[in-house]
Amino acid sequence: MILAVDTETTGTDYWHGCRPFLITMCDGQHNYHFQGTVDPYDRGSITYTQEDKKEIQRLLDEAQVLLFHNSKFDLHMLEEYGFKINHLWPKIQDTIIAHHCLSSGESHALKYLAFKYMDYDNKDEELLEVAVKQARISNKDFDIARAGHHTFPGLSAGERIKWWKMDYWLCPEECITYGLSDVERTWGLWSIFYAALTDLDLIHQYKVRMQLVQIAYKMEKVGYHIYTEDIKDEIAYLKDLQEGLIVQIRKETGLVGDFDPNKPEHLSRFLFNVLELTPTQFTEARGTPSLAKGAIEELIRENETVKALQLFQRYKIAGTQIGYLNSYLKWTCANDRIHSNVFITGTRETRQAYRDPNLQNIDKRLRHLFGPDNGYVWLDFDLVNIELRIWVYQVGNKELVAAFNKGESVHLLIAKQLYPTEYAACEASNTPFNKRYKDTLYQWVKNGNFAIIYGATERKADETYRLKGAYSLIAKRFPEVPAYTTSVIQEMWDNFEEYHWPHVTCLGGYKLDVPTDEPFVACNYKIQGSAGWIIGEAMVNVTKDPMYLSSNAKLIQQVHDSLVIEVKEENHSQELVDSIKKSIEAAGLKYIPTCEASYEIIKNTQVPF
DNA sequence: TGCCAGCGCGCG
DNA sequence: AAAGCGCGCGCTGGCA
Repeated sequence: MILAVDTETTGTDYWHGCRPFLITMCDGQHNYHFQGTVDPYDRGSITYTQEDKKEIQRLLDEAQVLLFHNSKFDLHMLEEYGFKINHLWPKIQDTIIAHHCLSSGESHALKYLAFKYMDYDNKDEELLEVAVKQARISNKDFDIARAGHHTFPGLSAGERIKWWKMDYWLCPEECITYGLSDVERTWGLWSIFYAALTDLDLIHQYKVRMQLVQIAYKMEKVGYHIYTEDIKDEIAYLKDLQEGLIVQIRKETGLVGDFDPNKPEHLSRFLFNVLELTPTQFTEARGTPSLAKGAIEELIRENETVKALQLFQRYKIAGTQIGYLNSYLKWTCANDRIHSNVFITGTRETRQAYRDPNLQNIDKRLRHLFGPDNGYVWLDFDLVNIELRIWVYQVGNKELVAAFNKGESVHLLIAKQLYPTEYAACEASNTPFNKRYKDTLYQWVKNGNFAIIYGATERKADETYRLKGAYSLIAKRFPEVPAYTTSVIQEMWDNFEEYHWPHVTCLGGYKLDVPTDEPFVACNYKIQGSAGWIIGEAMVNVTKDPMYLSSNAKLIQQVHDSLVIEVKEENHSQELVDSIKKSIEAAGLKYIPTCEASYEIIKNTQVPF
């Protein structure tokens, strides 16, 4: 029996007390629903009858296939409520994961898909929306969803939140229709998607991605440890710094009156009236001095000696950092851990995304505020040059391939081509080019190389290399480079013609949609998608690694080309590190001739109490 | 006040 | 004919 399951909940943050108040199921013949009673004055408190609880667990246990649309979410909800879910993993299927395999570039929203593939209308959702919005108005004394509520502390007023969606519980009757419709949708879509996956020979790719769901589930559960007190100190420090900077700016410039550098009018007055800078760029619409990023950068560049501008820049950086840190604090649980959502289908390729909060974009200057808890060590592995490496082997130029095979730098090889004179001078004086020109020529070469991988053609590549004619030099010396870009775009068009599906196939066999109106992205999708696939397989390998298992190590973070693993101090050994390193590299070696993982050991920097 | 779009910025 | 990719999130300002 294939049983589709869905939960309706009092919010999305199960780590802070949001809970399921309605569980619906559909086995293709019958629908089931189990309604909990929400305490209207304490939305986190929900009770089901003993019989219902038993029946829910029985149905979960006895189904042959358990089907979800976004299984990770519902399973967390069920588990946090008290149901046993650990033994269910082998029979779990997920229509979101399936649909991403089939249609990576499209929306995976349940209603959208059900309408598209089954003509299933959205009346249930429309009715529920009206009812809930009405109920929120007429039940103001209830514990309705609002910014700052303790069951979703991370969601704040300014964000793009539809609060009414958290209050479905106000309309239990409409919810039953809605919840049952969702499991019918899910059940129906699965038979369509499963057939398509089989037809297209994508079952293997789907299964690997399903393994990632379980891995991500565990990662989310362990969480990412932060040093809460340090974060608070840092916020206080940055706020002081900002205040001091404003005082300095006032002293420096004689500025009086309101000054909020975040407000365009204030900023404009500051730059062009107080500092009396000469505007270099103007807005198209009104012809006023431009405050765009580029324009401000130009002003700062052209007025190096204006101290107030430097102070202003520092103020802006501090402001961004305060925003990040405040958000981390809001999401932090009592154990000083953040349980972000690892979003497997969060990108148009095979990468993963993080939400609530995003832990893939932590400011490097703030990294020290995260680290292992007392008694733990973090092992931070990095797949060295993974995208460049994949690209080089795909391009297949002999020299470039040889560079990687010998462990030499491809960036330097290209630098030598673009700057022969400077390169020769470096060699003559025994100064490495990448040291001598670390922040200039070498950095620009690296930037340009990545631009090409990302699909840049002549104009943009030259601009990024900061060298006119760079692209044509490279094309001449490495003719396989432009040929590769062309061939990947051609692959997309060929697939469009043959299968009416414009896509490229990555290493690992995963197929990625390429929008026909942006064919130039094909190359990047293929490279990034292949790298994403490899890191995914690395995660699978690591979590099956015998040393990883026997050391009770835990994968806790993935940032595209890096994996962080947490292990108890007493279980940390060189043998463990070597074994994991090998497991990670094996994922790459399955598809390309070389693969290297580097690592760093991160210890607890906190002074023990 | 809520909603939306645009922009900027952090990471890879 | 021309085209540098992928994310999440906070802030601002316009609009109802």
